[in-house]
Amino acid sequence: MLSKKTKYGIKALTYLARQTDTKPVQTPNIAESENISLKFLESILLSLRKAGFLGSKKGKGGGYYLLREPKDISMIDVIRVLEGPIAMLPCVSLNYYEKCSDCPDEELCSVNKIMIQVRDCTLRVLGENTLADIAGKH
Amino acid sequence: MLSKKTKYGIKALTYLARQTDTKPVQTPNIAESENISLKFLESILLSLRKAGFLGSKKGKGGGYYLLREPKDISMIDVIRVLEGPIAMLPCVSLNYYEKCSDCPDEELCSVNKIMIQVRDCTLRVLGENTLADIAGKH
DNA sequence: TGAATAACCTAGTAGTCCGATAGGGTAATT
DNA sequence: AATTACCCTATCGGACTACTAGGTTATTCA
Repeated sequence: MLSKKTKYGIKALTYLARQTDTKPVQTPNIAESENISLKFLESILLSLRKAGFLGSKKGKGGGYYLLREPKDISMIDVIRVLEGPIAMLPCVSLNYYEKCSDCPDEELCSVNKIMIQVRDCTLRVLGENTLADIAGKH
Repeated sequence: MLSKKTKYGIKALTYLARQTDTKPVQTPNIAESENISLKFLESILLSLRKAGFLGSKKGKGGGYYLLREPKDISMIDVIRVLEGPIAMLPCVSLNYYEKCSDCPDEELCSVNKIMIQVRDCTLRVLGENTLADIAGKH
């Protein structure tokens, strides 16, 4: 299951991508439009800024804005930052690999076998889609 | 993330599929071979029996056995029983659909859009694979 | 018949994580 | 100096996961 953190983060990015101009958008605006708890959203936007997706500006007229073009933001990168591992098992994760304690030989593990396939197709879908794709911009 | 319940369940089914004969296998045998807590495994096998994957026999010489050929057991059915929803969001789940409280229009939701794609490719992979495939039998 | 065997059932529990909340501090702009 | 928004810490209820304990029922075999 996708966490609300990730879900809200993607919705916030989409909201920014759909803006007509590039002026900073205030957190309360996004929170209200997307029905997200303000304080929760604050922490999510902070993560996205630290990860290099967003820029921020303080003071009056400040807010958050996209640092890159929506078409250059891959969903896989966004989800990796907000959600962490994409794979359904640590033993098939590319970035968070961990050996199973109960598995003597990964090569023989049937669960490993199928979850690698699931991981690969998920990575393909998420890698192919950019923020522009899902925000409906061209 | 896949729960241990599902992981253990698949490993147990694989163990049964790899047996040379069709005699019932006792829970402790599976538990020891696959390094699964006995009591936990008991409850999992019970679920699999109630779902129609396994038959059971009580008393001496009893145990669990596959009711169908491994090639006729789709992984998607197994995972649906053990894990529940496959989709990463309730609003894209086929069997456990639930509307998002924060989403006024699903058609416009970018998260919905991409998670449908992830769901579809996951369903395809899991639907194509049978127990025979991942157990390495033909 | 009865003792051994093995599946079956009911509860409960420690630990963990998620989503959310609250309050305040800091920094930039007017 | 006032305003406005970014940034940090901390807490907390509820849900869920992985597992444990203990007893019950059904079958087999001497």
